Amino acid sequence: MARQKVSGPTDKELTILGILWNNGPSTVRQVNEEMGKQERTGYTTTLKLMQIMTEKGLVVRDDSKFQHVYKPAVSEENTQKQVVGNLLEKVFSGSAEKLVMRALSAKKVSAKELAKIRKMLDEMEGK
Amino acid sequence: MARQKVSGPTDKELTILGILWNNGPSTVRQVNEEMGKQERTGYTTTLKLMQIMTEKGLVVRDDSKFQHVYKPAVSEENTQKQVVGNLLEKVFSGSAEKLVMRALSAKKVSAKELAKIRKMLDEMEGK
DNA sequence: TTAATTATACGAATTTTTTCGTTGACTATA
DNA sequence: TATAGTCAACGAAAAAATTCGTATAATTAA
Repeated sequence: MARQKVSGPTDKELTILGILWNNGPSTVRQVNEEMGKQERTGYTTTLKLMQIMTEKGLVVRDDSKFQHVYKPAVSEENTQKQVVGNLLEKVFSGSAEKLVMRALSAKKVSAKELAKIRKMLDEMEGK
Repeated sequence: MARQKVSGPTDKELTILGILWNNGPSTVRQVNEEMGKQERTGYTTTLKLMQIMTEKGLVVRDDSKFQHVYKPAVSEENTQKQVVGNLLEKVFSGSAEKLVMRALSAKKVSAKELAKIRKMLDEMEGK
């Protein structure tokens, strides 16, 4: 017995989606190499993962050619929003402020980026 | 065969840690009830989860009384930073700006909170 | 004190996630 | 065309995450 239903992509699946969003449509090999930069993974492992993601409808596959090409089937925006939303409720008791604080402390952010964020805040308050 | 090593708390574990950070030291029942607000879970399931977390050192248990009381053994700050850091790299290709954007769009944020965030930005920029 | 209630301990079953080996098809090239 | 290299399909499995049933101990109520 285990989980019952919902919940989005798994950890690895999210990693793969991230790569596809970033690099555009890719073959298994390309994705596998990108993954390898963090933590080596066998080719067939990545392949299987992507086949399962296809079944789940997380990605779509163009198999008209010898080398199948995969691309995301879920939007970057919605998926990210969903993942962040979950984290927000689960770990930050709904406080976006706290989450933002951690995000900014988890990584050095350039002044340019800070400026963009500030502009975003302005727009939000812009009513 | 499966995962090889690292990675922090699992999803459910994170949920439990979140509850403990928020509500302070709690019994299994208290945690279980809190969890139930989202998705019903059997008492023994929650118990088992917390026992495992004790083994992993994620929480510590005071079993001097009949009702064992659990409290977090990992800091809220470090854990949150780690989780957010992971997400940042994996899903947002390291862009804190993007993550912040999603966080703000995932949830309505009060003007007061926005102000706090802005203040935080000011401090980050130094001066 | 006995019965009912509440808790924890254990063990095990289930699901899900992750990981690969093997096989056979396809491709480019010597 | 023979050969080596690349790739996807499959099936199996190990590992990890979840979920509970059952047994037993402690506590409380009658």
